[in-house]
Amino acid sequence: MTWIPSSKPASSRACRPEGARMSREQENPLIAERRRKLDSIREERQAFPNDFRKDAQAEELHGAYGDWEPERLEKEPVRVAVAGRMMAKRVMGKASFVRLQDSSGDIQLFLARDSLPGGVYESFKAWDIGDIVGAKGTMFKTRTGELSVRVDLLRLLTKSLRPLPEKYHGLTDTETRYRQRYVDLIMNADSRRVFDVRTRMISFMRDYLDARGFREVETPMMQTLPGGANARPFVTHHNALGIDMFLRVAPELFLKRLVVGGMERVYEINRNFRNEGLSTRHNPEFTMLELYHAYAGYRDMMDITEHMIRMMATSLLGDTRLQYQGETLDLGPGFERLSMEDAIRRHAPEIDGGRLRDEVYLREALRGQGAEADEEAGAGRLQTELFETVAEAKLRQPVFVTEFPAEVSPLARQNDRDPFITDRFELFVAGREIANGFSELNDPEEQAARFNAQAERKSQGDEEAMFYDADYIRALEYGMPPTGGLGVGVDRLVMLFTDSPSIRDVLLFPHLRPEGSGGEEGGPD
RNA sequence: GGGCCGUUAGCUCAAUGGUAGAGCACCGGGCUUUUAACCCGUUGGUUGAAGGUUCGAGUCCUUCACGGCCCA
Repeated sequence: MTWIPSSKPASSRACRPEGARMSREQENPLIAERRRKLDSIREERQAFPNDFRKDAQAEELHGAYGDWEPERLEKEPVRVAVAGRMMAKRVMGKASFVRLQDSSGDIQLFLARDSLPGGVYESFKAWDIGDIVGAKGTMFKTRTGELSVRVDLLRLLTKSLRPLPEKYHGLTDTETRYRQRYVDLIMNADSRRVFDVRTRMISFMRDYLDARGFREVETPMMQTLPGGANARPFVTHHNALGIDMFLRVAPELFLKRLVVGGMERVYEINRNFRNEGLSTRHNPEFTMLELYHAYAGYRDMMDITEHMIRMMATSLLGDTRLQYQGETLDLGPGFERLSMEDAIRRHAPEIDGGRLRDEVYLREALRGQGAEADEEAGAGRLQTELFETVAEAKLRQPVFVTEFPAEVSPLARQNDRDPFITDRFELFVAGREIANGFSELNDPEEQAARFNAQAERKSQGDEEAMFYDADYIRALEYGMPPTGGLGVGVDRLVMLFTDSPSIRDVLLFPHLRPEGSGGEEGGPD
């Protein structure tokens, strides 16, 4: 006897091989359920309407009516139209409460079946957490005193097909928070706060500099010759020109060309790209503020750095003291200024402070600290490595470290009295470099010599060494006024201001390895 | 690149080498002032992937993928 199969597959599993192209999500019963709901909405009306307009934000409503007595709200009815994402839904038979979240905060909706047009309440019961709704009604206070909207018009504006994370614990998985930032932003108020602070910090910097006569400019992100920093560049390709190009590692050399051109105060806030590893402090693309000020020097740059950061803290945090990972940092007056050599002496008393320019001794001292000493490095690089090894992490409160060796500062002006060092500083806070500034080297012949030294290092295999930039030398030959320059690592500053342990917490879309990168095999090579 | 830790239901988490579970969410029912609403009843799993050891693996071993922390 022959078994005649029914037209329906025995189970959904049975048809999986044929359905391999069907997305995994579609097999998720929670999403399938929501798709069915969307289907039935489509049968009745336009499922994704765009004709609802709100006239109030949650936060405004709390600000305007939060302290009104319930009686006053009854006597002077306030009509509002609100819209947002339904984050909680509490159905109690013929009445319900909804927590509606919008970009400003949230507001509670009260729905009574008998106050809504016929059938609306029954439809609402099938809506899901995560759906986007619009509501009109009047303000009132509940029995527990919570400001709410008594709704008499309710519309589903966008159906959400994917279930949100659990309401109490929310989304905590770090990887998902970074990969699906949209979910993180929906679920985590602290994440929203971090990016709000970030936006306000960048606005503050623009306002601060604009008010002081600086002009914001944009210089090339794609360069034929990457320059301005010791870093490996990303390479890309221009098809029409048939040439490789580099994503910039810094805007520095272009901004200084503008100073040559007569722009005495310029700045740029934008991305730099460095082809290096990923860590809690490094993202391949990061945001930098760079500014150049003619007729100023590195001391002026320190003053600006300190003042701008302090004003930013006062304005945005209301205090110059901030908590960072359990540590109190004071951005108040008088950042310490300390030479690199003094920083080493202070934080490594075991090291002979009198021999910090002695190559042989520096190598010995580095080995003593368990650090590698570069074969090619001279005293300047070795001293800097020693500083980074013994002192950097210990610089907790804001401190300007000055007198960087010329060997590690190919674009900075040499000190008038001591040619070993340059008129350069870096600002350290919480053991991290936050800013870097110097009196710019504007002697074209000296700059050409420094580029040659860098090119020599590059030819010896140092991939982070700079290229010789002939056009930049040509620009300097027209004459660049004496100038101070400054770079501020915006992401790291945002980390400090928002108490974020990782740079990924302050980047909306930090770079991670691609999802499922192990799944696809390469070509037949 | 090295070391350590992690990956279980949509989310947050359990499970001596011996039948994969809970809460929330979902689905059905009840409930007109709740707020982690509540009560009753269901449903939901390729335990990151592939091998191996074992009568038996979420658990032990190997490799790989992704992530976290520390180091270079």
